[in-house]
Amino acid sequence: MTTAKGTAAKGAAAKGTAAKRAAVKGTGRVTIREVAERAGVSVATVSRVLSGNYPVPPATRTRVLRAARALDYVANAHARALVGGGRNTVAVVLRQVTSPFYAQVAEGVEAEAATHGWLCLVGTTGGDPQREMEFVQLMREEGARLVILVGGVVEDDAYRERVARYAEALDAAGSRLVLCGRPAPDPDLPVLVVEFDNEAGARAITGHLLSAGHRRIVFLGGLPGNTALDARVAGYRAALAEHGLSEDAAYVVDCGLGRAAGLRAMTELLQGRREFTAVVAGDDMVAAGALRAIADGGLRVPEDISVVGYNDIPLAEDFSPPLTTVRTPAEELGRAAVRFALRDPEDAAGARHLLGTHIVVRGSVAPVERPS
Amino acid sequence: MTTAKGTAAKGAAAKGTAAKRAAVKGTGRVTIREVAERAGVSVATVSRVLSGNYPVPPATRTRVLRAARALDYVANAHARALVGGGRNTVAVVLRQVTSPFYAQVAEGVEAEAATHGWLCLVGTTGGDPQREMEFVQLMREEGARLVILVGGVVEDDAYRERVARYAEALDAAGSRLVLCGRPAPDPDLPVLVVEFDNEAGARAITGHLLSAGHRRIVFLGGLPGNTALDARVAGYRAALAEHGLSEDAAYVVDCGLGRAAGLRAMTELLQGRREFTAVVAGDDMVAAGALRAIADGGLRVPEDISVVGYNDIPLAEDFSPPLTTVRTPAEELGRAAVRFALRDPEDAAGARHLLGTHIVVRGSVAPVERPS
DNA sequence: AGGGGAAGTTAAAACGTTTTCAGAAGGAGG
DNA sequence: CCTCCTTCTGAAAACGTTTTAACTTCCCCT
Repeated sequence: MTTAKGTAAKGAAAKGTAAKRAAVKGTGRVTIREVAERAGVSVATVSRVLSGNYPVPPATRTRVLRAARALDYVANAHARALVGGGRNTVAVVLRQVTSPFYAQVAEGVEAEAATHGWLCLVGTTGGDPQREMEFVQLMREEGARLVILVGGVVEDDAYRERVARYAEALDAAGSRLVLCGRPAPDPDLPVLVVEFDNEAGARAITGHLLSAGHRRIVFLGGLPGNTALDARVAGYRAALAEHGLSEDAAYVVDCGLGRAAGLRAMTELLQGRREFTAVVAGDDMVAAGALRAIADGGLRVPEDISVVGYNDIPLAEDFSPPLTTVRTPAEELGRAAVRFALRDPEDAAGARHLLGTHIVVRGSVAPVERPS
Repeated sequence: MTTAKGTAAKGAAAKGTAAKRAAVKGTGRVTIREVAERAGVSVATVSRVLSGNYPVPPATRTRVLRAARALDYVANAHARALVGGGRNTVAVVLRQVTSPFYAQVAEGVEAEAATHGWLCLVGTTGGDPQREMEFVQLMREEGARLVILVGGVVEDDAYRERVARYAEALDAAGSRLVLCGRPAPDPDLPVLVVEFDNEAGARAITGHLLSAGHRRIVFLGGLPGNTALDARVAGYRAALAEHGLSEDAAYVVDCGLGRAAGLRAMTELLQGRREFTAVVAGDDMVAAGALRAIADGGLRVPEDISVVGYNDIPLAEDFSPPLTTVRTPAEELGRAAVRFALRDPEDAAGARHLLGTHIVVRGSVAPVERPS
């Protein structure tokens, strides 16, 4: 790593920036007072012009605006929020921004918030409940009006208690809690749930395999206790049942999510004695791992094994072969979370919105010649 | 909410006002006043205990803490920031969070900020200068101490003027501007630049191809005016020159970045008459598009054409074949941006830090039997 | 000519903290 | 016993806005 100092040799590098700061005042920040003084009016008038929620005659108006422009006045958001009883802020809490799916949700939240002129704060937890709690606390101090918790989670007692505490605390402060893709521990809690219809999606994609003649289908990526995955597993089972398959036709590998998990689980599966012709992956990253394991095992997709994923991440069409998967419009999930929460403040207690998904057919599924 | 009567033996007058206020406007938010009242002390004492920057005897201390706990008191961040002259905040501005590379940078910034106890705000622009300006303005109002602009950009006059304005405005307010992966328009400006050594990285990966015997190498994904890409092109040319190739051995396709651009440009290239055995892609997404185009064209990688990428995005090892690329530790870039900016406040004007990169060899490069 | 609005403006009171300044209580030293 | 620290605590003054209530003008109407 090189540290290359700029051409400080030019001498007038600082260009009097520091001096200017010292000259104006101690802090260097222009306040509404100075604008008022320069415009020859009171601070109240300046405030009215700038906040724009009170009529001011054009003459004074332009005078104030000119002064503000000349001084490069910038309002202090904290002072504003203090007197205004808070500022319009929405906070999103994610496990990590680097996950393509979560990132899209965050982008949706941010975009929707922006259209309403709200500020959007993003926090990551890395899956650590401790950090989640700290961030929620921070958002309480910040006065966020909307806190959105994103992402599936194992629903244990600690989780239930935690979310109940958030919900009550935020509700008491007049804020709202939205759970995106995770369950409400108690239907009476003042939270809003927005999530995809995981069961329907999994049923549809499993049905797609069944229609192609597959009868021995493995679900790879179960995670007992995680409601999103549990719902997908339920959908998978439901599809099998619909096609008249018996209960023990279902085979669920609880390897959890992530590329590494999929790779490992698929490798083991290939070495085992269980026969199968198709795989439903818990999500696209699991599918990515599975594809690699299959290729490493010397088999071909879809000729030997068909594979489908879940979520349709941006690179799914670049997998080899391009992945047939379930498209979950993640950005729309984020937008919807904000929209629902803002639309109907009284909608809070126990409301639940399910968003639809659809199948994207690419090249990772082939028909079976002789259905067994 | 319960109003604790009689707990405060003294100061009946003060208690009356506070109680009245609490009773009148039951907004739901507990203030420091109510904590003071319940603990039987003044607000000053409560503040001292809670902010922790003044010694308070244990007895009073626990009494205050107990009261705060009992009322579930949460400090108002805005009031705090107002009197404290701002709050420790760092703002990151990205083109989009859904880009894996940018997302990693953001994660690095967030992580590093968190270790210092700073709040991290993320804004996206979608590449629109207008939105960039709006967000920077918002951060000025917010009083962010550190604004980090991330991502390559075409350096035109509008860009230069914009950044100069940001730099001066932020400097005047005592804040700092960091440019991550984009150039400083003027070495005298009070900005800090942190970026990867793109030229060295491109030189190294091109050298890797040259060592494998390739002599006809195309650079796919130039974007004239974008300093990051320009530097990579320069590195590519430098490597060719180092290996004794003439100037016109270089062939740069200025198709810009993104998977779609790579797909289109590569398709055209395959239909053209230019001969080549290897491709250096401007980044991994371009490489993804190129791989697809090559596969669609009925050719194989790396047997027929070798391909290398840039950035090593998480899914690069799942490309078909796994992509040989340049690893740019994006998260480290984000961390470094914060670290450098916080470490030495006087380091500002014109300082520039270059971060190193290294090659990751996978399966997309094969040796050439008969170097032409 | 005097009263009543309307229109335009301002002084001052919030908002919830931190911090300064000063007072009170309690010992120690003379 | 008085004085002088020390230690603890509280009243009040910031911080930079918005908003309320009041105060001018000025004009119109009777």
